Amino acid sequence: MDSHTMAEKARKRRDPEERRAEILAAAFSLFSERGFAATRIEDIATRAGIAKGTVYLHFPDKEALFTSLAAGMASPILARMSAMTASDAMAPKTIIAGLYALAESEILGTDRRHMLRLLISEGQFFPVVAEFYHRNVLSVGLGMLRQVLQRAAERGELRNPALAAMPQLIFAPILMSVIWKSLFEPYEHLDTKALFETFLETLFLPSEGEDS
Amino acid sequence: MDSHTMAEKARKRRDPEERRAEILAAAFSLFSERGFAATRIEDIATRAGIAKGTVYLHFPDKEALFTSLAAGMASPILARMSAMTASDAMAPKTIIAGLYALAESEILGTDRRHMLRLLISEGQFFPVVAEFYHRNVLSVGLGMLRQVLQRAAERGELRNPALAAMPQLIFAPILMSVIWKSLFEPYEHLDTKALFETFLETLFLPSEGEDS
Amino acid sequence: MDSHTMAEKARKRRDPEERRAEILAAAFSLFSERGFAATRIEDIATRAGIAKGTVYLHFPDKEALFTSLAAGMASPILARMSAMTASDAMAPKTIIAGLYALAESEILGTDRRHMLRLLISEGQFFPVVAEFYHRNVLSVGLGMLRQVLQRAAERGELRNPALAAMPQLIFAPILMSVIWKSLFEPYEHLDTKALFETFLETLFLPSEGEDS
Amino acid sequence: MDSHTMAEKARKRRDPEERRAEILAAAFSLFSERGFAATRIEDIATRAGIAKGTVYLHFPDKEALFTSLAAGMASPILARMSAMTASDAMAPKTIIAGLYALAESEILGTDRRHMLRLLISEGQFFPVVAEFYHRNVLSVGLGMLRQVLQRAAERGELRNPALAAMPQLIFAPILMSVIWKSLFEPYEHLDTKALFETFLETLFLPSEGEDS
DNA sequence: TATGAATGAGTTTTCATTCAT
DNA sequence: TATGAATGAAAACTCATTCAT
Repeated sequence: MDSHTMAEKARKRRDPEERRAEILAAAFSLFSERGFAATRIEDIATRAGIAKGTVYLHFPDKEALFTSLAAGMASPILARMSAMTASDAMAPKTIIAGLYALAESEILGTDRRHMLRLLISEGQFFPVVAEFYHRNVLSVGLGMLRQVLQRAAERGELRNPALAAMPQLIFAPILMSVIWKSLFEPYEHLDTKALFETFLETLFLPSEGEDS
Repeated sequence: MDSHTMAEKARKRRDPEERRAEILAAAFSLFSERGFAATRIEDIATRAGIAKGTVYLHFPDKEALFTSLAAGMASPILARMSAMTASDAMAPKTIIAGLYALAESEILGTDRRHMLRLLISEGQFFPVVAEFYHRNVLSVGLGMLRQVLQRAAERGELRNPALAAMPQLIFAPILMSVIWKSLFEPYEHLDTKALFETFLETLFLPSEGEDS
Repeated sequence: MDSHTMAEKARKRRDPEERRAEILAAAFSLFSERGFAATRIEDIATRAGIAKGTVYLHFPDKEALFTSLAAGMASPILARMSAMTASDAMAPKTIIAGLYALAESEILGTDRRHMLRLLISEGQFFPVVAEFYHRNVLSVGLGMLRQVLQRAAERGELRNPALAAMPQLIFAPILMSVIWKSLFEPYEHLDTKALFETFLETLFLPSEGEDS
Repeated sequence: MDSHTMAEKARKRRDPEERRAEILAAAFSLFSERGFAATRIEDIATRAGIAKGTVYLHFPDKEALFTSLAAGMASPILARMSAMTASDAMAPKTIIAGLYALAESEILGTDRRHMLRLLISEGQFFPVVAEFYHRNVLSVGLGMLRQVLQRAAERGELRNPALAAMPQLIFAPILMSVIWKSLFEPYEHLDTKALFETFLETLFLPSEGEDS
């Protein structure tokens, strides 16, 4: 069995899980580039290096491709967030700062930001996806934030303790950045690092020993 | 030409501007409901009470319909914003509060919120629109906000004076609200009034004579 | 307006009813030749001298084409039968003989026999069609036959009076002939005239003054 | 090679003839239910408990499946008919009565009636099948009937001796019944026993010692 | 201007058949 | 032999756009 044979094998008869992942990766990049409606199944197949029909061996239809993608996107981010907020030892401000750093490196700095835009765009027409995200991502994420903000409020670290009741506000600048990057970055650069930093300093009082 | 004939004409040959406006209104409601791709020209025509072909007498193609719509949306909002921030007499906090009130009553509370979502969704694929908005809406709006925030900073009213350099943050909760309403409102209500209030109190120090 | 212009006109913008009829005619000939499944909408369009999409302006889908065709087929035959059996003046044997003559000239001798075969073949998968035929053709036709046979029985003209209770038997040789012509005629000719004549003489006693 | 291995083998490598028969049985039931075009090879394989590709080890293509099936159906029926008409000892009326009883119990009362309908439906598009049936079933069957009817005519038992020249008429009510059962039975029951009985009494004079 | 019938390119989805394992 | 993943030709149906009236 020489390497040629192996390469051949690599093209045919992949492990189903791998194949599925390849298709999802192709779909991801195309949906990101062009949006859901403008992406043809055939393009996805081509980008995945397979034939059109093969896509249908793994996904019943185009919608399933989108919903699988959306669902698959969530867990890694959630896991990170969870890991981050779990430790009571960390100061709330540090946790939120970490969240923004995560958003920058894992979403805004990667193709995943396209996916987030896609969820914003198409979510409304895929109630399954919206509900999934609300239940599995937002509820969980907001719950974690609420705890962190609550702790911060109790420790007197928040400029406005009422923030603990509105954890959605924490997400607002992330969404804003995603949208800005998608639409306006070519015309005007947005310094998200500075944006998050400014926002953080608006939410939290300066730590002791910190210069304002 | 008797009155009957005139009545006929009246139904047929409308004032072109009015016709155009009717078509745009129909397009607006359908794009809002279903998105750009899922809206058929024929549906727009039907809703406008005219024939399919007539749409093409007023707009060269489907894209033009969208871009015209997008451009047309901007001016009224801009005018309001402009009127509001113009007066140096008003306190910055009052101005921003007014902006949020405007967002609530004129965007979130109306079908216009769908259009904003549509701009977020489709804008990327319509660079003309994105550029138009950046030049005519964002630049102007952010410029005005920067001035207001600058003034607030000078008057010592901001919790974090650095905010003046990041006027985009002012928009963030509005975008967040639009997205939330579109996707998650059926699953969990968002109290935007409280959201904006909380955000406002986070940005600004309490006015004198105000209870914290 | 010269004849060229008229010919042009003839190709475009036909009277909708005429167009519909042309499409049905094309569908009829193709379904007859190839069966329902093997006929492509595009072929129907081509044969009707129009574009694929035009078919869909007149019929919502392929099934509707078939059901319309089936429904449309029925009425002329029914009218003929009705006219024939209506007159009490005619002798029952003459009426049935006329029915077979009609079957020969109007069904077996024309393309309509293909349609009858088609109904036999596909009817099961189009319950709408089967029900339509049962209600509007069979019930009516069998009712008429029952009356005629009843009258014949009362007049002592039937070899077996019990026939009046089984009018379906009258149709049996027609169906048999249609099937034979479709499948076996190339291998062995069936003389339907003789077949019907023989059957008729089997059902009825010889008229007076007739040689057996 | 222990018994376990043998059991494995037994499940995998069946006797080819048995395998073939299983596939045909599966094809039969599916063609009957859905028709030729609407039956997928994969469904046949599944119902036969094998993989799709295996079907192709036994039959070159879908058509071959149908023609094999059609050919295979013929012989048992033919054998029965043959056995029945062979005995000169039996009265012609009894023989024909037996034929109808056979048709009722072996065709109309079983799934085979679907197959007969299928032959009627699809036969035209499978000349091989039509020719096979004409040569091996019809010619033979009609020949036998012709003899029986000839004998009946000579014995003066037929109402109309000319029937001997039109043995196809004997089949007519069977075909009629198959078609009725397929299409109209849900809307109106057909009593085939009575139908055949009535037809028989129409063909034959009452036997002596029989009440009319 | 207004109409809406007509067009046909474009897209999704299916399924008979092949072939590497 | 047996498998079932892979293929890609084929077909139904859609809809932006055109154009004769």
